[in-house]
Amino acid sequence: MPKARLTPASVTEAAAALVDEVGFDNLSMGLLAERLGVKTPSLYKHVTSQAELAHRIAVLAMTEAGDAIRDGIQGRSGSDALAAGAQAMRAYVREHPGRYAAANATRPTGPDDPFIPASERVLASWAAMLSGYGLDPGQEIHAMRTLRSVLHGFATLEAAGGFQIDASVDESFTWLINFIDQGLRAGAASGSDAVR
Amino acid sequence: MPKARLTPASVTEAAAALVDEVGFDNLSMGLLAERLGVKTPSLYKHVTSQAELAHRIAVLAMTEAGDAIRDGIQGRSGSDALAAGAQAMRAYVREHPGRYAAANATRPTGPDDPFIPASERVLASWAAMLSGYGLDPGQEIHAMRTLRSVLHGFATLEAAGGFQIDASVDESFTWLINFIDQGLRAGAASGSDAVR
DNA sequence: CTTCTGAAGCTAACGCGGTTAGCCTTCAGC
DNA sequence: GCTGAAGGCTAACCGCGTTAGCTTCAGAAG
Repeated sequence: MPKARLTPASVTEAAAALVDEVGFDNLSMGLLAERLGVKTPSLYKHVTSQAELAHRIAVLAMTEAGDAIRDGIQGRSGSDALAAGAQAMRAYVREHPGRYAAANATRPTGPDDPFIPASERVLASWAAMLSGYGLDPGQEIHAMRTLRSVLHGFATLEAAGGFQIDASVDESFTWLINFIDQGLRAGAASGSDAVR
Repeated sequence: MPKARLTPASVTEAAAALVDEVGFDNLSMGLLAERLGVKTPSLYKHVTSQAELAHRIAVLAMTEAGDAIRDGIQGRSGSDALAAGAQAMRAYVREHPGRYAAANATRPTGPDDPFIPASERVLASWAAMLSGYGLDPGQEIHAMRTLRSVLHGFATLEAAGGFQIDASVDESFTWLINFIDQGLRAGAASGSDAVR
């Protein structure tokens, strides 16, 4: 093999760093090539298309986010696990808004798409965390969807600059976590009463 | 004035219908022109650019969504208002995913952008609804942000096909509404205890 | 009824960005 | 040293947004 300056992985990593800077929508092959000190067409020796590149960023992001969330939850349970996992996710999105946008923009390309196990790992972490609340089994799926909705919604709204008022966003997020925690504990206590 | 087949408003309306069909990302001037029985450059007699067109769709969407939410909340209070408002918003996003995507993609272009009052109307409706819960004033902003996060998160995840498992999404949404309702009522009862 | 005007359509053409084709250089392994 | 492929480059293609400039026709003005 001749000199291996660039590889698919290194191009993906550079592209991920780039989208975090300039925004996922502003990703362009020309800009990426410039960053890598290379002419645009050369990138096609390592990636087949911009779409594939975006997909690689998405897989990377989902994997990294999954690691962060797992590490946050690891060794904790109940309220602590919820708080640590949620904070880990929010921190990841704040630090890597472009990657997160890439992950949201992508669809699995097929049954053996590595994006699928990567996102399943995230879901598994949340499920493990939720199981600590001892919810009624029939409610777990709803709790999971509600949890995903709040966290995803908060993260995207924050990334989009959706929280204008000058009240502390950090404070709002801890309030949100507390709100969810209390609801989950009440749900666990009252069983399926919570639904009707 | 000569024959007025197309107007800025009619072009915007057609574009809005188009993005709901093909997705906001797939909006193109060529496709829109074809739908309107016109050649692409002719559109520029009515809109200055594709970016401006997207922005017009966003304003339209925010206005329509604001109307739907207000109508849902109107005449109700407490749990009923929350449920009706939330259902109205979800219904709007399901029926108009492209418009909703346009609204999320846009940024105010300046201080007199009509998008600003349109989104403020939405926020005002939610604020009116929340006031029925009699929360501690210091908590209202956090409750508002939490509410926006869940609803926005759920709507976007659903639109993106993020809920894979074959459990009823409708049921999850009513569960979510109930979850929020109970949390808000508990927060009202316990005052600022909920935050710490 | 004719003439004038301008809005709204059209064709031609530009520019940018993604992509492909094909050439050239370089180095790993024989 | 030879060879072959990896990885870079230039040139060129293509689609899409956009602009320039011509044409047409509805309605106002005389």
